Amino acid sequence: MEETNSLVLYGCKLARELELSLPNMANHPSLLSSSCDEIIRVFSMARNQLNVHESQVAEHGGGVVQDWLRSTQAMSLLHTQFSGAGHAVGGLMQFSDGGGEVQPVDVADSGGGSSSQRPRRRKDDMDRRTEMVRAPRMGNTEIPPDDGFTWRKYGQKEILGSRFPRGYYRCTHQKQYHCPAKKQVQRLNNDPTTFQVTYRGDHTCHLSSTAPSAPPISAQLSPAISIQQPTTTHSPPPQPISSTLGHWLSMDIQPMAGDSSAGAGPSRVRFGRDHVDYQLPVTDLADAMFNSGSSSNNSIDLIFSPMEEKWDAGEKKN
DNA sequence: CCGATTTGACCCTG
DNA sequence: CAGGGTCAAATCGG
Repeated sequence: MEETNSLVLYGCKLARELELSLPNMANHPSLLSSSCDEIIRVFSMARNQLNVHESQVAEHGGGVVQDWLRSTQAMSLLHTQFSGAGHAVGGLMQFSDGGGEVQPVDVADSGGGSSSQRPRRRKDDMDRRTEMVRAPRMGNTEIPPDDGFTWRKYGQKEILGSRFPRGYYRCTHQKQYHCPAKKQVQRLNNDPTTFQVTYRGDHTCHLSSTAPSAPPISAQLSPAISIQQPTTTHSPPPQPISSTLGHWLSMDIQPMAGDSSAGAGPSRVRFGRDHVDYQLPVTDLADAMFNSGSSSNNSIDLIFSPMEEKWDAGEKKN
């Protein structure tokens, strides 16, 4: 356990260093990429160890590990990492062992479901990817962050040991396109501003040439940059993207140059010219979209208005 | 009217 | 049997 802590702390340290050197890295994507790889590798190792630990202690308090991760040291450290320059807004925390790509982390295989719950596996259990999505400073923190897909809520349930109910969502196009994608949204006990979003199954709706969904860059890579689709407004231009899907899936988070039109997705505002500063405005942008509910008419106003106004607007229901 | 959300009941798994 | 996950009727809202 001590070793795991050290790993996590080391990972945080690396992330910190990366953060500090971000300005210098701006013109060296490959350097940045390798740094990210290293961080991912460290956290991945830590996670593997946690998995071992957790399976060992699952019977008596296996949730301790996750609790630790969610609060105390780890949380404050992570907050430090992800809130640099006061830009934690709508920030995203992802931990993954993906080979260099930023990918959602799979925590379901740890042998234990949510903290303090016994392991549970359904027969038809699909692949699960869990992401931590922060939604601070939002007018309405009840609203789970938009990740670019259109979801339909089909259930909500009080979960033992959780202060907040878990919401169950499925792809709006499940019927039309037999899209199996689902997600569960749960607010963390000790950090109500953070949503634990568990994705199950992949979106197939965007694979259809007639499907309304844009390529899943957001869900696959980062909800924080999923600004292209207000939750209930859809029907971007359909597109046959079977060949481009791989591109979307494997795409690094890179400078957005030319990206605003990539995939023929819905129009996207392009911020900045490098990957250093694109995310921060974008996260604000995402907030604006969240706050604006499903109406996209006033998004621009929200986006370009002072934050306070955005929050005020966010309080209103659109 | 139609689609989304809510919510209690039911199902399934461990 | 407990508890997570899903269904489906009722309700809401544009």
